Amino acid sequence: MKRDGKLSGMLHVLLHMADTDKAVTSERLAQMMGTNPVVIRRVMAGLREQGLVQSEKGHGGGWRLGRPLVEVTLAEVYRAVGEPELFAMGNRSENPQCLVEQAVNAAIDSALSEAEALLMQRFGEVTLAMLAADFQRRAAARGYPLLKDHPHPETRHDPSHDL
Amino acid sequence: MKRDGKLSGMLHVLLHMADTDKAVTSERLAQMMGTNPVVIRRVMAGLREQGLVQSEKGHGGGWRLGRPLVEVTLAEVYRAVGEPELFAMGNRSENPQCLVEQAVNAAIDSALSEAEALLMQRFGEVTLAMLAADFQRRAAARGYPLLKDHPHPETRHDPSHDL
DNA sequence: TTTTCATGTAACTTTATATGTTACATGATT
DNA sequence: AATCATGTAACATATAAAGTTACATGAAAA
Repeated sequence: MKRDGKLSGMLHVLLHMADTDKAVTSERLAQMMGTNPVVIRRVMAGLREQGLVQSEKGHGGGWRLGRPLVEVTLAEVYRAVGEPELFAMGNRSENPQCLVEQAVNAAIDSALSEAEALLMQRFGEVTLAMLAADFQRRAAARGYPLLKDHPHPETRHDPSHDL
Repeated sequence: MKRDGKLSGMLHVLLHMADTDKAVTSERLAQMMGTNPVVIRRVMAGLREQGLVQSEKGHGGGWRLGRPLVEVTLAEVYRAVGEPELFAMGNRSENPQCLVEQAVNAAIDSALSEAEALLMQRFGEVTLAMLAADFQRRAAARGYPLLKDHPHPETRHDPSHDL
């Protein structure tokens, strides 16, 4: 299985959207992420349904944040992107007739469930505002102490991110 | 990504091997698992390297357990099958230049690391003997109270498991 | 009102990875 | 020497995520 990058990608996109008040097009977001605008629209559609972002068609259109960063947790974004499968390992078959396999499944499922609960709890404790603050710390550490005066271009170390 | 079933599959195989003192061929194990003998050999090779099983060529050959069930934990089997990736989600890129992506990766990795630690701890607490005991309970509950007198055929509810 | 820009979405293609298959070599037992 | 079983490389298939193409819809600008 390829690893799912929707949560990671959307968090990245949401934080970049917070840099500006203007609507950002799928085209620009796709350039930042090194992907295709259609992929952005496809995944952002889920965020829009949850009210995390808003979209506008036509000239000057694009995407805007629907809620302040401090109100959005990683868990909400995870749900908004469709709650993709968390684990890369699983049972060979659900509801097996074989009692041995039932016992094996129960043991693995129990451990996975605990891990999933912990993971979702952690995701629920982290807001986008915390990620933005961590970004600010990293930028300051890299020598951009006046970040608030230079909120955007100076923070682009990857050319593909230029807006 | 397809989900990895090597841990689940090998646990299943190991418990079935405990049913008998005789060597069990890859052919029989493959029939039980609904897979191919070469797949069995390929994955069992890892278990053999860790001493969890032994193999014998030629007539009467096949696979035998290398250690008592009580001494083997799920964590050991997981390691023996090559420590396959646990999570189906991940970062879009490791070592990104973008500080935003670095912050996102750090947050996700932190949560995943905690979940992984918990999962591995749980795997380390469960032995194959515990799974075998759970199997016995399930068999008894299904109306096989004299399981020890009828250790094998009566526990096969899936025809593909007949040895 | 026509052109342009941007989203919305279905259908299809590509890519990555786990699993399955074929073929043949090696070694042990009969 | 024939048979049985593992050992393993090479190749094929299946599945799911991501990427792409094509075209429709709606909004702003010319």
